[in-house]
Amino acid sequence: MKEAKKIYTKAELKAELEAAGVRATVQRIAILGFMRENPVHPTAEVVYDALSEEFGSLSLTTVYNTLKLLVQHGLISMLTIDDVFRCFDGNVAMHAHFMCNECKKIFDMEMPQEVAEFAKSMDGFKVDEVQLYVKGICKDCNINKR
Amino acid sequence: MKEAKKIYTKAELKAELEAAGVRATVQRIAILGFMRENPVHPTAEVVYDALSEEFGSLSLTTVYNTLKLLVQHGLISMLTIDDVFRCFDGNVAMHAHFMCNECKKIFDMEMPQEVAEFAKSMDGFKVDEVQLYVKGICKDCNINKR
DNA sequence: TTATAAATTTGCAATGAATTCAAAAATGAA
DNA sequence: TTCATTTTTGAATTCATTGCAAATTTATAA
Repeated sequence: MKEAKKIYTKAELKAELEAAGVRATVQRIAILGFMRENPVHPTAEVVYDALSEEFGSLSLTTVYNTLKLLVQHGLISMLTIDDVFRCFDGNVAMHAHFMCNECKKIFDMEMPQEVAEFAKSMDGFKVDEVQLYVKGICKDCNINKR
Repeated sequence: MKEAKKIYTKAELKAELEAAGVRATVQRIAILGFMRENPVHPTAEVVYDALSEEFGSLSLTTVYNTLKLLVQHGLISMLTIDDVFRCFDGNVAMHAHFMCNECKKIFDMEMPQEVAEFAKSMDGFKVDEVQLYVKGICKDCNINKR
């Protein structure tokens, strides 16, 4: 499940933010752009490090606030697969995640068909979000293990 | 998915700890006992509060250390469903969880059949753990919402 | 039992991810 | 432009979790 890196224009990102009812500032455009273009699962710190190079005055607080805002408006999602770091995902299509306990890398996986339906069948409970997390040792770490 | 509260004897808990290769101390027996008898999903702090009443000298550090130890030996499991609090589960049988975004309560649910099999089919990846987290609004909060 | 070594517990200090807050800057409307 | 509102910034703070060293407990041997 690997995807080509699509480049988003500022106008596209601006339109997306405004469609979600969020004012499009330079910082928000940059952060959403980073999340859309990089199929990784970064922490706020990683996003900050990546963007503050090309964006002198960016503040870590802004990154935290913006990521939270983007989650609230459904433009990105938040992962709690790691018990220490809060990660974010620019791909909001339903999918599962695998985290390697060795290298801590997070991989996208397909979500089993049944799970999506299962989530709807919870009588009386309103379902907003489904996360399937699998943890273990990834292919690379498994090979380099001896 | 609700279960009757079973009472565990100290001897049972001690046997369980030793079978897992863990020395059975009073603190460990008390903490494992609490986890086994209470079908909740407590944080270390909650376990500490519950046990320190009937157990004057218990330290919060011991609770943290013991919960980690019990997880490492497969006697309990750790949940990362909440992004702030690390929760633990005394029931290690495979099941899913629902967390209410309103009252923050965590409910046990059945794990869809397909997920268990799905986890095995990850070629090259070694799977140690599968967690299915569903979030939304629970029955009670849904009713009391107007 | 007593002595001794090893493992465990304790409590306080330290860590670090995430948040608060108030001042400065940017934005939008008139 | 001016004014009001929103956003950003960065330093200070919070708080869950961990590190550490001293005190205690436990297991074993003599």
